Formats: sequence, C-alpha cells, structure tokens
Amino acid sequence: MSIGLYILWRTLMASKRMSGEERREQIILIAVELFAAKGFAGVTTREIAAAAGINEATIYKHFASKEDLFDAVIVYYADIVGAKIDETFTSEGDDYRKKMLTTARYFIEFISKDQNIMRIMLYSGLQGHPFAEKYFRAIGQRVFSIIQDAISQAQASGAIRDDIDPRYCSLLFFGVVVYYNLAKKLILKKAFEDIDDGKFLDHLDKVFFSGIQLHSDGDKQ
Amino acid sequence: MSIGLYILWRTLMASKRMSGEERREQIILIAVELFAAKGFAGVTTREIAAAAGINEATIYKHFASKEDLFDAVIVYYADIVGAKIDETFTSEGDDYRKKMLTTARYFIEFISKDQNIMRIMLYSGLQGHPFAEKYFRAIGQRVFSIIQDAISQAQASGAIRDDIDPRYCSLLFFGVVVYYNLAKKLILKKAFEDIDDGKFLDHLDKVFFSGIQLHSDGDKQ
DNA sequence: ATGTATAGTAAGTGTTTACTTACTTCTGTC
DNA sequence: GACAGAAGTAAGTAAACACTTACTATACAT
Repeated sequence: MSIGLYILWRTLMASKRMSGEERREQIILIAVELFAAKGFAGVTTREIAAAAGINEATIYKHFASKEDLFDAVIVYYADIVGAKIDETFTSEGDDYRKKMLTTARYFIEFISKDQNIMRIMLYSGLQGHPFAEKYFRAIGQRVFSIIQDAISQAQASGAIRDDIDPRYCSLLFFGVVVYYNLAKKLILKKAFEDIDDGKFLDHLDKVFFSGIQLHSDGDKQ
Repeated sequence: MSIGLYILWRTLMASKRMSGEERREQIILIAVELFAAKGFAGVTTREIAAAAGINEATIYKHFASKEDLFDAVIVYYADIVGAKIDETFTSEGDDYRKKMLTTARYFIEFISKDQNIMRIMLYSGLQGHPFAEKYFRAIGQRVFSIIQDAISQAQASGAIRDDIDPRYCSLLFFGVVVYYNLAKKLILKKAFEDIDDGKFLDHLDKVFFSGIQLHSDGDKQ
C-alpha cells in the first residue's frame, strides 16, 4: 500500500518539524484511517494525535475543530479518489461490453486495495453529513456516467435494445458491483469468502448482456 | 408506522410502572431508533433515557452496559425482522419470474417502511460487531435463498440456461435490489429523487431475464 | 394490613471528551 | 546572528461520558 508507506514515512519524519501544509496533510491521512475504521463519533482527537505522533493541541493549530478535520478528510479524500478514478477508469476501446466489464473489474480491484473510501462514504452518508452526499455523489456519477455513455452509444448503433433507459440500466449494472464490494469486502466477509471475483464478473457478463432465460421471449410481466 | 405508534403508546404509558420485561422492550425499541440514526458511539445512554422518559439508572437495571443494550437491540430486531420477512415474502405461485420480482418488490416496500434495519446492519457491520454479521447474514440468506431456489427450480425445468450458478445469479439479482434500497432510501436520497421504484423493477425484469442485447449471441468475452 | 421483591430514581463517581492557554522551540530571512 | 513568525507542546478547562450507590415507590401475595 503506497498510502500506508507514505504514512509510515511521514510518521518517522514527524520527529523533525514539518511545514504547516505537510503537517495538515499528515493529520488528514492518519485521520482517514481512523474515521474509516470507527466513524466520526468513534474516534477521539487524542487518538488521532497519538497515531500521528504529535500533541493533541497541534491538531487544533491546523483545524478549527474535530468536525472541521472530518470535513477536510472528506474533501481531500474525495478529490484524490476522484482523480484516481479518472486516470484509471478510462478504457478507450470501442466495444461497449468490454468497456463496461473493465470498469466493473477496475472498481472491484480499486476497492480491494483501499476500503477506506467506501467506509467513509457509508459512515458519513448514514450520518447525513452535509457535504458528504455532494462529494461522494460526484465520485459515483463519474463512474456511472462511463457505463451510461457506453449503453447510450451501443443503443444508438443498434447493438442494445432501445426499450430500456440507459440511466436505469447503468444502475442495474453498476449497482450490483457496488453491492458486491460492500458485502464482500467490508460487511459480510465470512458469508462471501468462497465467492470469487472472476466468477462474479463472468456471471455479470452473461446475465446482464444475454439474460438468464433460455428462450428470450422478449417482454415483461 | 405501527412501531412508531407502539413507541408513542409505550412512552405515554411510561408514567405508570411497567413490568421488567415491558420496560426492557420499550428501552430496546427506543434505542433502535437512536442507534440506527447515529450509530453506537453517536448515542449516549442519557439520550436514550430521556427519549424513553426514564432515569438513566433504569437502563442499567435492565442492561449490564451500553454494549449489552446494543447487543440486545440487534438480537431483538433481527428476530422480529426475520419473522416478518418469513410471513411477508412467501409467494407460493410457481412462476419463477413473478416470484423473484415479487420478492424484490416486497423488499423495496419493506425498506421504505422501516429503514432502521438497514441502518443498524450497516453501522454494526462497519464496526465489525461480533454477532451483527451472524444475525444479519441469517436475515440476508433467508431472502437470498428464496431467489436461489426459484432459479434452481427453473433451471431444472429447462426455463433458465444451465451455464450459470444459482448462487452467483441470486447475488446479481438481489444484490442490485439491496444497493437500490441503500442508495435511494438512505445514502444518496437527492441523487435518486427522480428514480422511480416501479420503473426500476420494470428494468430489473427486462434486463435480468432477457439481457440488454438485441441479438443474444450467447457467451462471453 | 403488611412483608417482600422489584421498578424506579436523585445524586453522585471517576474518567474521558473536545478544546484552550500560556509557553517553548524551531527556521527562514534580512 | 538576531528577530519575527510559525510549529509545536505541557498542562490545563469545563462539560459530557458510562456507570454506581443508596435510597424510595409500587405491586402483588399472603
């Protein structure tokens, strides 16, 4: 984990005096881990200070309050993750099916590497944090729009049936990927321990594009 | 909300002395609401006592600690919800497609009525609560097995292709329903405000059973 | 009516909380 | 090399925390 190493390095460097910006960033990186693990109310400022190897008062030199630190964590993290998604998730191939599946696979790999983003999203979402929804919605839409665009284009070219709404369709496709990550990587780990990422993606591919029925008899109800 | 009314009634009754069991139950019902809203660390015992209209010490007459109350909340609630699912979700029709969609619709209606179950599940799941995973996994599997059985039977009768695993398939079908509830009803309310339950179920039906492609060319990659 | 078991509470306990004050150290700059 | 401004801290503060103690009120059985 590069973030882990970075924190280690910063913590070792902590004996030497940092610039204001450096220290601010270090505190945020430490706080991310703790808030992600225990939620806002579950973490104390003393705990954060100890983890960063600094005095508690130093936190208050850089942040007005615990709330303010939490806000800073959300903004900083959302920005970094958003940028990372942009650089990672761009697959320029023009096969819509491959593009969608690649995005799903990237997302699963992404969450496997760093679960903090999802944990912080959930904690702050459940708390009803004022700008958590705004920020994390922006991240979500960034990914969802990749799927949605692929569907729209395939629909225009006649590869995908036109009686479906790309918005609802992207929800179906990517929603289950989000659920999968949530359930397997952070909530129901044991229940999912014999569920395989590859096999999951395989089934997603088959079912989503071709359906489960043997005789595609078309419409609903 | 029948639970809400029940709590109101119990709160009005609180002036009169309750039996041990009654008081225990009332405290649990009040605590569910608060823990669901703010998580374990976000709620104080004083707050629970005030909401129940009793002295803080009374809580400790009925529960050994705050942790013990939280445990009781999980057990009590999981049992009630489990029973409710059993009585509501049993549709005896033999059309697998209708059965699955009905289960999905029931679940959406169920979460619309009472979001506490999902909030408590998430909070305690994120915290890594020792028996939260056990209890809520039991609830989840109760629902998932309905879907899984329907798929297995339809597969045996030849209605559904046999190159898919019912377990992964139920995950795909119901996973997105769980995600939908999570996103729309408790986390990303604003982003989902123009998303319609009926239209979602409609798309779930179409896509899941028939796939999105115009020409079902069978297999993957 | 009275005894007994239990429901219930007022007023605490020590500890931990977020946050502050008054002070010391460091470092870049002229 | 001294000085100004910023980084950093030891030692607090009042309030809030989970939990207790020592007591009273109530219901029910006899």
